[in-house]
Amino acid sequence: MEKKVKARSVPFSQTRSRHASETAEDYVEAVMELVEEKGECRVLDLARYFNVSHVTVSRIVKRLQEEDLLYSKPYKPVELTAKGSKLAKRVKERHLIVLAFLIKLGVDKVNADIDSEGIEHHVGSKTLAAMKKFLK
Amino acid sequence: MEKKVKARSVPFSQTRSRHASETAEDYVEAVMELVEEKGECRVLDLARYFNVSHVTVSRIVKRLQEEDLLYSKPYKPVELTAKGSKLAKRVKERHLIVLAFLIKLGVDKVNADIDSEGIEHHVGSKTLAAMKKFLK
DNA sequence: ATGTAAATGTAGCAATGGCTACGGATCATG
DNA sequence: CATGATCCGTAGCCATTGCTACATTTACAT
Repeated sequence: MEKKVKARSVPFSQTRSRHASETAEDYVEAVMELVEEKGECRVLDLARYFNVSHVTVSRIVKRLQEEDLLYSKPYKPVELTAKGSKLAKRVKERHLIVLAFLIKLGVDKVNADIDSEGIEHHVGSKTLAAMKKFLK
Repeated sequence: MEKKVKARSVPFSQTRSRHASETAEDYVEAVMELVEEKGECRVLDLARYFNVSHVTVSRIVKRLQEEDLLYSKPYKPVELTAKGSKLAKRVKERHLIVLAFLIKLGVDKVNADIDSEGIEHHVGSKTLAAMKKFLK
């Protein structure tokens, strides 16, 4: 098989950073949605959105600020930076394509909603292109 | 005070346990593959397979033993329990379906390999059925 | 039989993402 | 403008998954 023995380029990169990226994608997407829906996005909005405590949100928002994806001052709404906004748009578009794809494939809306949220993070550009083509 | 917003059924259930389940799925699948390929599966085989240190593997194997998915004695090969074997078969079948699906969709093998490994964990039974149907 | 190399285990640190508890900030409303 | 409700930050705990460094066991060759 092909996946044995590999020299890793980076000493740590695996699951942990992959999950961190997914979190970033989820958060910028959520912020964009919540801002569109309610005009602003508060920490508690995110906490309700993800069903986690405000503490968890608060810590993640802080990290994403350091990554220049979000911007916020204490006790103020959370906003997308230019970088975050760009990412959010890409993520949302990809999400919508995956969702539409699953529905066209014959999956009911409820399950398409659930699965698309998990799947979207793992859809590379080639797979995304194939899904787009299928949709046409 | 009661919680107002949404009653979460389980106080912690989110990302952490989801990731733990994915790890379990990945490991039982890997053990099954490695046993088929080499006759036995050692900690270091898994470490090479996942490109992580043997320490990480060793700890996860210990946890999965407590979950009755794997079995091993110190310095001995890792084996699947009956429960682990059953899970591995399901996971592998799902993985192969997702992979075949992506290829039939027009994704090249390299990208289909990569994406299927991420996607498989998020394919529910309905989506899996739709993929199977598409393959026919 | 012994000794060395390879394989595992253990100790202990970091990052991420869960939580509760507590306290400070902000905002409506009277 | 005062005050209670709500929002948010901080402290501090746990679990998971990375790591390096070091200790131990196993296996093989001489």
